[in-house]
Amino acid sequence: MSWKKRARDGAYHHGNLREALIQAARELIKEKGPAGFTFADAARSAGVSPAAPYRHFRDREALLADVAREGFVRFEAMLTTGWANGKPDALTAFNNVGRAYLAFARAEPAYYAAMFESGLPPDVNPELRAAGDRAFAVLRTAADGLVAMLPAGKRPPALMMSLHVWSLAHGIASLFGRGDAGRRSLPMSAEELLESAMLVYLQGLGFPARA
Amino acid sequence: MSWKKRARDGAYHHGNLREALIQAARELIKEKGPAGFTFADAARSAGVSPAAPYRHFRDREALLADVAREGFVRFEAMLTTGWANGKPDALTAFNNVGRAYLAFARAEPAYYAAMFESGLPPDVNPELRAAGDRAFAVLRTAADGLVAMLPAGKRPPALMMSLHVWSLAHGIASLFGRGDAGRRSLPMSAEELLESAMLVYLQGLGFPARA
DNA sequence: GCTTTGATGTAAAAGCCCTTAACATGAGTT
DNA sequence: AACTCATGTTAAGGGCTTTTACATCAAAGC
Repeated sequence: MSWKKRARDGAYHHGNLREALIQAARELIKEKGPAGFTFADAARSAGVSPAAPYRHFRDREALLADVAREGFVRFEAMLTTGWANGKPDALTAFNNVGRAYLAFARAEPAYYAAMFESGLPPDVNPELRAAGDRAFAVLRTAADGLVAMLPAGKRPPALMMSLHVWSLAHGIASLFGRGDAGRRSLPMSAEELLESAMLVYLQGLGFPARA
Repeated sequence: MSWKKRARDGAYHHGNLREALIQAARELIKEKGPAGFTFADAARSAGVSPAAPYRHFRDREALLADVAREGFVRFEAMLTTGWANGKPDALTAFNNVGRAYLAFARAEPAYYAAMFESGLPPDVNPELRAAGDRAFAVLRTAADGLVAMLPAGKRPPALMMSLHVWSLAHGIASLFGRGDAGRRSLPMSAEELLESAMLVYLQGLGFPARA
């Protein structure tokens, strides 16, 4: 209820339709997945006619892209918090980035689905791509900070390393890390799975087995 | 063109509608993604009326599930070929399983999308889940074969290991390994990315750095 | 204060898809 | 030859998408 303007009963103009539609879309995606999400449904949720959303979004896909873009912004913030400028130490902070990745997927399945599973062509929307790139940059920065721990001769390429970890975290989140009905059941949590994989991976790169 | 019966021109009955619909669905999913796929479109491709598919599939989702199930069967076969009973040696064969994983995702994006990105609830369809489980079992078997290389005291849990590798391969395939327009551009191929990650990971587990 | 104007809604309509129900066809069986 | 069942078709209801023409209202300028 922190809207700038509230929708008054019976008001001809909504006041915040754009934001209301994004919120409605999130809710619908959480319930029925990005495929089940419907433009008309979002309009209904916001209490406006089916044509009203077209004043704010070119089409259904544009709304989805906006949800995804907003998701990437929050995602970036969450990863940044996890990294915490490499505090208390690079190794711990790097693992916290991984935890933040899974925590986001679990806490915000609607954003995550819009970001990674909506089938949006990323090239079409430069802002969407830019937001995604900024989120990845956090991972890249964290990898840079971590490799700096190693002696100069033994440093792996940080870009490669961040791509490895991103893929791993995304794979775990996609396959097992969903809030609702995780796609498959497991003998361990997604978080434990990621932590153990990172432990092995980092050991393979020559990092000490935990500070 | 290896149909048992061919659809004759003007024939009232198609002769192979079920298979024709699955093929049409694959084609449509390849072109427009699992979301863009339409029951009516599949019917059109097969040259029948929009209601005809309902004689073979309960609804659109059931057709999608069948595509996914068939995909898992082929996927399992491809992984099994990659593993090749652990020949010439377990380490090489294990890496071949990873290559087969990405090769499948690249060669059969429609199957892969139906299997992993269609938003199908796996619980609903026991056959679908079973087919998926059999495919994963190949990875599990390969991991068993690989850990047997290590001395008895240093063997990691094979289940955990197979989950790690599955997640990694799936993450790479989802993010970068698409036939058409890989979601994002990379300084290296998906295959190189997986190979390098597996190398590091296996090194972390104590495997020798290549036979 | 009053008018103009642009943003933001609504209503109506065309087109497509999904799904069901009633009917048609034809291949195999008796 | 008649029956029967699987497999098609047509017709129809209902929903979603998107466009077009019209309605409402708030803010700016006179």
